[in-house]
Amino acid sequence: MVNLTETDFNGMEELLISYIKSKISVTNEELATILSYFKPMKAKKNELLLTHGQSSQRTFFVVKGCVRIFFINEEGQDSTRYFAFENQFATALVSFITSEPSEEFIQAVEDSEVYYITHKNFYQLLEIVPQWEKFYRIYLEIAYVNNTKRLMSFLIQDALEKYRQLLDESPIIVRRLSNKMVASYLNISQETLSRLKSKL
Amino acid sequence: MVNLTETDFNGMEELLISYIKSKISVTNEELATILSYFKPMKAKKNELLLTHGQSSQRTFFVVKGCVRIFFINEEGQDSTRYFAFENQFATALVSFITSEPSEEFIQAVEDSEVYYITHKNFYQLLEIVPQWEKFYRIYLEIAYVNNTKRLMSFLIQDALEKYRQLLDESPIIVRRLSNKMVASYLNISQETLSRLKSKL
DNA sequence: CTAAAACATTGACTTGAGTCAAAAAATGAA
DNA sequence: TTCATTTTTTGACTCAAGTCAATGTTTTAG
Repeated sequence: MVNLTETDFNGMEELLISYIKSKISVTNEELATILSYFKPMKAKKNELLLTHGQSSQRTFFVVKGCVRIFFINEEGQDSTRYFAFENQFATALVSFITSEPSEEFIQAVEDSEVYYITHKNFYQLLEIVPQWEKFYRIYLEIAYVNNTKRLMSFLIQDALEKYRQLLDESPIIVRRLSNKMVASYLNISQETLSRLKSKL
Repeated sequence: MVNLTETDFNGMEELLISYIKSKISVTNEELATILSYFKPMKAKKNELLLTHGQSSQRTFFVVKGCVRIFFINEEGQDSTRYFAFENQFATALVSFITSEPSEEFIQAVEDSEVYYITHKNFYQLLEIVPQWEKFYRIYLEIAYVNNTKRLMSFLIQDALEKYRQLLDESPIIVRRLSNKMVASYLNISQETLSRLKSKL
């Protein structure tokens, strides 16, 4: 069914391999099966990998660049829920789980190189590679913890506190991305962010 | 190791059994193993099942009554993240996953009857009952979807919209619980909630 | 290299929702 | 039932953060 040898595990793939191996122990054969389901692709800056209303058929692993997951309210303002940089997965998980059309978009924030696996193949892996169930469980655990901490931060912190915490915990977001993206992530207006920066 | 027959599956337990069976298929022996790890307990209204700073050693299944998961900000105001009524699980999941001390509290909102399983036993089940890994995965999926929808609602809805959605999607919360609890769940002040109600 | 577009800053004004305080209503224990 | 506690409502005031608008600054495409 799958015929992939060690020597095929080149370049970009190594990042994905070491990511998987850091989470679960798999035989070489299982690893080959897993990798055979992942396909590489490139995305230009601003390109949408998933648009609103589609159901989320893919989960992405970022090898180079950065993608974000965001959604848009009635007034047309966007809120970013998550940035995935190198060596991180990005999935519109709600849609991926429920199979309902996504309220979220996935977009390349920089020119990016990613791997993706389709929803169908992902769930097939759950059946045929026992350890994949554990991989997914760990992924869900991390995603849950991230989201819940984020939820709590929105409930109890004001704009300044959120910005300070971001500088403290994820300085890469501030260093590498535009004000607009940072404001979207903190869910404040660009003007407010600009004012915070001058206050600090 | 376990010696539990069908006839032991009485009363309260039936709710738990049918809940588990609705999520995964298990043999009677596996089911008996699972149930042997769950212990019943009662809690009076307002009693804390988990307090801040403890690490979350237990996950609870509500048979009767209602429990809530909440946390408290620096000014002493509480935000409720989740209400579990009959036939629902309640876990301070972040702490349960990370094994760090909980920033969340779990509290009985009404006189309640619950089952609990300890963290240690829960993870033991993951090892010895293969389907339990799937049960946990499904639990995490549901919890993730809930939390993320909640996060999005806080980001894009104002007080009135949040209240309307609650009436629409979880009227039981409004019908059965005090204003104070509802306000805590919507993360608005009691006064604001009171004003919303007169506007509707 | 240059023009156009996108992004960032600053000021003036507005507003949703919070706080504080006091009164009214509901709940509950003796 | 009754008195005390808790909960809910209403009014007056405050404030964090948003909007709109104008002006700089940076990025990008040709």
